[in-house]
Amino acid sequence: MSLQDSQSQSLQDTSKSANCTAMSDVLNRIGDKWSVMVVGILGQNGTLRFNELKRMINGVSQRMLTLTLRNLERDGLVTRTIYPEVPPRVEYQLTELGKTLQKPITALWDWSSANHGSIMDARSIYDARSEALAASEPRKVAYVRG
Amino acid sequence: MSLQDSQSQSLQDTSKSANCTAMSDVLNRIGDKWSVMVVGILGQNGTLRFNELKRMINGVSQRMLTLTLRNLERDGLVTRTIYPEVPPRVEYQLTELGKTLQKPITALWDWSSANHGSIMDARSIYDARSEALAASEPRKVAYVRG
DNA sequence: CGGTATCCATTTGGATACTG
DNA sequence: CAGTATCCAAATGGATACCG
Repeated sequence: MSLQDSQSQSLQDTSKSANCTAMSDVLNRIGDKWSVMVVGILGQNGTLRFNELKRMINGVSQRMLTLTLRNLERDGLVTRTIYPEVPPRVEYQLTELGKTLQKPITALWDWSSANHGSIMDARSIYDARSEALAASEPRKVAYVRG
Repeated sequence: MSLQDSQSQSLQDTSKSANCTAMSDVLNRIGDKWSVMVVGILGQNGTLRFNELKRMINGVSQRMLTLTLRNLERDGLVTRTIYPEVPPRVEYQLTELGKTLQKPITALWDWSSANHGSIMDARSIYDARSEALAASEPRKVAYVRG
């Protein structure tokens, strides 16, 4: 145990699958981009209505936002409060559990914006190299075939 | 700018979509569970061969591990080293960029294992409540219809 | 406003078989 | 060992229409 004091406790013995299972399970829910977006934005803004969220999350469809919010609510990460008014008003905010997710999500978010450029660059280099290889391939194939 | 000193720089003005795009783009790649697994496990173990990774990542198929590793390599997060031996040996490790991802990934991993139980509990409660509502629904429907 | 319901195209990913 | 290739079922998710 002392060996891992500075390491992630949960990253030990991943082969035992117990932690991998927990991680899988959690990632299946909160690992998709819409969930990350919702938690990130709710964490930043406190309380938001459905259409406010929709406007702030670039490209999300009504269907996906609804599904995402239901799942987050089911997992105890978000509260949904309905105000019986006309027109209806529904407000969403992070639960206490949801707020604890804010920190790791924000870390990931910051990493993303900080390293997006590096990733795009790496992709360009990789793709250029792949194309160069593909361009040299036909000759070999032609030789083999003909 | 001074208002957000202690906040996530990237979480501002999400409605401008620029950061949302970066986040989306990064999450589409590194946000799936296999990528998180690979980065987490490679970060913990340093260097691993293909089948070592496969054994440590519970439930991954050969196909998915291959695809995941190719994408991580393309994004500059993982290096792939081929040793021209028989039988072939291929070793994977994190790049410097990949190592910077380790920290946020580990944070998420730790959060997952720490809160998996709470999430499962929340789901049980939510589902029980949903079933109760579903059970009371038929009467209303019957009344409306008949 | 804040959904639900339905349809349908695309994507995802497991299983299986084959290869250098 | 470390893949690649193919097939196919299931999940994902957008578009659209309708509802309280």
